[in-house]
Amino acid sequence: MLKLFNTLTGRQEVFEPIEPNKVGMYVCGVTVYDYCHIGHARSALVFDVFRRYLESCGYAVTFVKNFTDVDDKIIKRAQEQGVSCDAVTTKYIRAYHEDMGKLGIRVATEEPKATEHIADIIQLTERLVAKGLAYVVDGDVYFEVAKYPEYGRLSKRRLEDLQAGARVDVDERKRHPMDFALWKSSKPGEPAWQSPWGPGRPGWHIECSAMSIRHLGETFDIHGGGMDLIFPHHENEIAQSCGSTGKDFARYWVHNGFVQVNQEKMSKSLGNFFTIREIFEKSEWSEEVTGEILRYFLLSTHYHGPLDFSDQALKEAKNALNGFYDLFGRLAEPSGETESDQILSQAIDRCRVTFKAALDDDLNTPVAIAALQGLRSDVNKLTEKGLSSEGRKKVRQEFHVLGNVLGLFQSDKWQFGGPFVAPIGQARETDVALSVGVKQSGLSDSEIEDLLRERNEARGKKHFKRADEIRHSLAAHGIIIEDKPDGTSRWKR
RNA sequence: GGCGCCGUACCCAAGUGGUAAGGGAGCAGUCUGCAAAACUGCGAUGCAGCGGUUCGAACCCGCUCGGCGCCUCCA
Repeated sequence: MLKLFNTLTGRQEVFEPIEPNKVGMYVCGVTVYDYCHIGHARSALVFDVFRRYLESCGYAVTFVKNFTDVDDKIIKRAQEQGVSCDAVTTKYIRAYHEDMGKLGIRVATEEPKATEHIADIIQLTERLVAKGLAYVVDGDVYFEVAKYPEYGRLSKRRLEDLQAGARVDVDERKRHPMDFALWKSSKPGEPAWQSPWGPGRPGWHIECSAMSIRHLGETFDIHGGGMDLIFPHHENEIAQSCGSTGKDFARYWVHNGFVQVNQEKMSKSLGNFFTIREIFEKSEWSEEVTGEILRYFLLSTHYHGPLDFSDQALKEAKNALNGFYDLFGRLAEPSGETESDQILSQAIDRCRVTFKAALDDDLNTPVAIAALQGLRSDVNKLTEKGLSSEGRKKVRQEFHVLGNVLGLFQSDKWQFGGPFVAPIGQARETDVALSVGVKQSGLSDSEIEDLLRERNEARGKKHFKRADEIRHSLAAHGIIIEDKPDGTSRWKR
């Protein structure tokens, strides 16, 4: 039974979908005027895991994530670069998919764009004007917050408090400083659509109301996004949507915490952000490995709390992951021993139970990961005592299935650290795996394997001095050799 | 000024009334030609500090100190 922390009520609540076995979930995506940073990645990843977990619980999930593709910042960026807004948004939508794809974040069921929903936006705005909740001034349309008594419910703010703190220039034409634009008349050269109030473009908040209602209906289950969207964005969405439809809007509001750097929020204005592609470019690990490191790192803290980004944190994630992949490597090796086979399923069951309980508890991914660590520890002991090939395969499959919810352990090419080296003279069966887990620079795989062959020949002749020379020279390149009892070796970086 | 969050071992991080999960790093040992991996053992009598409530508190209440977020575009 899944429990969620609902920002609307400030409490953890049992999740009950409107329709049994179905979930409609809307998450605010990004404004596409620049590359995404690791904070965007966290938000995207958290809701990707929400979606995966709901699916693994048997729900049919309709997951909608929008792109804001009309906005002041986009217009500004297009003017700076002397290109069309369309060129800007196309470029960064593609970049979004590239970056998030590297993190294993799945494409949503629907990924609507604001510009594809202008008719819906106009219709929604018209209804608000007709109901007297919005007013028109010189081609602009504003939502009148004073007409909506529930305003402030989500963010737990009162209009009076907001007024006291407001330090923005107040548009004299607005009836209340907190009134916000549903529709903006356009200046020459800006993107514009025809509307009952003249040519213009949508305000920021209305698009999400329009798109969520269009794709999920007037009332739906879950609405998510970063904590910084609670006010004013989500507050305004609620006001517009409920004001217009007279019905409840989203029932559960879920917000993820920030990625920080040195205890401070990562943000563009502070200049302390790292883009996703920058991290991949700087990584000494392959793309696949880097993606999994980031995923592990981002899920190692509960989604609601802050998360401090640092090189050390990534290094720790890599080390933790090494433990799993070292085990997977051993699980791929054949074994005729069966001592532990009978108690294997107990260990697996134990892990399943704690894993599910953790995610049921408001998607507690750190505890879920701890459950997987527990299984790793158990299986290490079992393999030591003797686990058959079948048992090894079974438990690797279990890691695959459970890991899938978090997007971890999905590579069938198990060599996270490096490829397995076949005994001398035997065919190299593992060539398919060579691209995995390899640092982006350094010795090539064939160079390493040649040296390893030479070393194993030396070892066979008890020429340990030469063998150690090779070990040390490979170590200088960051290559670690593991000798197995049968005289063969494997290596990793 | 208003609203809210956080402070748990060297680092990361769960736990929100019943006596401190898990990971990383470190140290010692077993194994190993060496090494790595794995295994075994060690590590907070205490959860920012001080009071209070309770049979019992990291968890509840109050105060203090320190850090942060939102109120303005922001994942």
